[in-house]
Amino acid sequence: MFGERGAGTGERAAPPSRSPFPAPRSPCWRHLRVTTAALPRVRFAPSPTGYLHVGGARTALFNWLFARKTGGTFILRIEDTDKDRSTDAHTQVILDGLAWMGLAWDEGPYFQGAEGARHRADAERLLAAGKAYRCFCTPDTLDAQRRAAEAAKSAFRYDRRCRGLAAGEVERRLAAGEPAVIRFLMPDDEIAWEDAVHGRISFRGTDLDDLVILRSDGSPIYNLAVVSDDIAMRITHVIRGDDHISNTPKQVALYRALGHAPPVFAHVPMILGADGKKLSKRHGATAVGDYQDRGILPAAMRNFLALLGWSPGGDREIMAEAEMIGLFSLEGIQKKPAVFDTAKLEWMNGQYLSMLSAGELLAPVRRELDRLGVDSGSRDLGPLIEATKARARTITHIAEQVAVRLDAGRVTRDEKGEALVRKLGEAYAANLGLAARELAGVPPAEWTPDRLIEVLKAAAEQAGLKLGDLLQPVRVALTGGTVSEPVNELLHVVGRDASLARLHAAARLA
RNA sequence: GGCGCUAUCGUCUAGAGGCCCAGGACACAGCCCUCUCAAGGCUGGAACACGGGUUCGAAUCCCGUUAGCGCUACCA
Repeated sequence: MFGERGAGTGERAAPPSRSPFPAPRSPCWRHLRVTTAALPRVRFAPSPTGYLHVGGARTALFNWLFARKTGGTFILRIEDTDKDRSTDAHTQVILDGLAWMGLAWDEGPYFQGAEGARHRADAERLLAAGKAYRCFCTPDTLDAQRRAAEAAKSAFRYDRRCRGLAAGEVERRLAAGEPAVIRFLMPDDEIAWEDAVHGRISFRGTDLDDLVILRSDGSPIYNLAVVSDDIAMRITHVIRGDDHISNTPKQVALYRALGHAPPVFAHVPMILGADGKKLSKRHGATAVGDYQDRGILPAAMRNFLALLGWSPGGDREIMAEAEMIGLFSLEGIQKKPAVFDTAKLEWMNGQYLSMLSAGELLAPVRRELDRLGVDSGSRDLGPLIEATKARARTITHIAEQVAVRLDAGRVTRDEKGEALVRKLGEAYAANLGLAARELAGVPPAEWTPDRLIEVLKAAAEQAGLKLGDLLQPVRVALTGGTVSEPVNELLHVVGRDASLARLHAAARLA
């Protein structure tokens, strides 16, 4: 009936997945057995037209949390019906982002683009039942009408001029090759549903348009594809962003026309930038990959995102995965949009950092060092991480500090460092010289934090110096900055020879 | 323009008629600790958008106003 030229309807192979999850047992959801009918089935359905946005990640998280809480199934479906903008690379980024967040899906990924035949069949079923009709109006005429309506400051609704076309004329124009879409005949009734987060929401059918459900090339439009797929996948709860609220009445109408009960809808609030506008590129990092690169831990990201728009009630903030699952409920989801606060994310990341041992941080820090181009060689990074993690809020921050301790070439004096050198004047080099002399007298075997602080304190006392005036220059000489772990630990971690070398070099330069 | 959603400290939120002249967290300021910073402890400033109802009593219920946001495609 429709030509095979619908480019978006061909089967498409899943891109090679580097995700740690097992491949789906069944290549197509049509073959799934009805064995868990009573348990919830939820899905995350991103379109691979960009990176995994934090808003999308949070939607995925809520779906995942809900599935884990209820013993239900979390399904991943890639909505790639917009073939112009969808790419396999984007799909892979989404898969990787989900895997990084630790959100394992139970089924999928399924590809919407592979289901074109069913979408078309559903559209034609509606057509046959008189619940949809063919429309020959061209995009150009429609555009003109829309613009006219806009200019007249009135609402545009398709005027249904093709609805009354005689069957014969439709056949004739189709046979002549005239392009036609299929439009859904929107009923006039009230359309309402009990939203799990907002309560009852209702629309009047008369305010809704006769939406196109099948393009002239035979490919489905979003609202049809979603409903068709959600029915086929037996989705019980649709948890998605608030921006879909106005799509929901259209979809509910489609469910009714298709003879299926709609699922439970739960519309979660948007995530905004600091200026109260929808989070977007100009707010800086919006992709989960950006946060991965910034050295945010997956667990912290998960915890932070969970608390954006959801609250377990009471004062709970830091929650282990199991607690979060146990506490999760749709009722706890907020109605109003939430502003993404990077400062709080970093604070939370710091909390997670402090809960992890140096050993557990080894792999991510090494990865970050590689990224920074630091050759950590065979050095035992444990003590270095231990020394720096208390003051760091991100993995990246730890790696930078480890790098400074590892490689004298990474030492650059920051503003505060410069200020200290200026303030001390000649005393800077003099005090460094004193420290270097005293420290040089400590044999390698005694180069321990305890011994070092003893020596330094004695030296300061003997010279009549405030301890800080002796130690701060050492700190600046070793790290370039005025902030670090206690100086004796810093000396220990940098090592005797390297420390002495840095001290001498700094004293000469000053 | 139409339709819809939303409204508690700067931010994330607790609060489901009296427990609230509103609690916690981030951020901010001060103090303690201290060689610096972080952490930790203590302290402080900081909010129920506005106007009407309902009620003995409202942040909580109802109505209106205002503001913000979303949708209004042969995008998803």
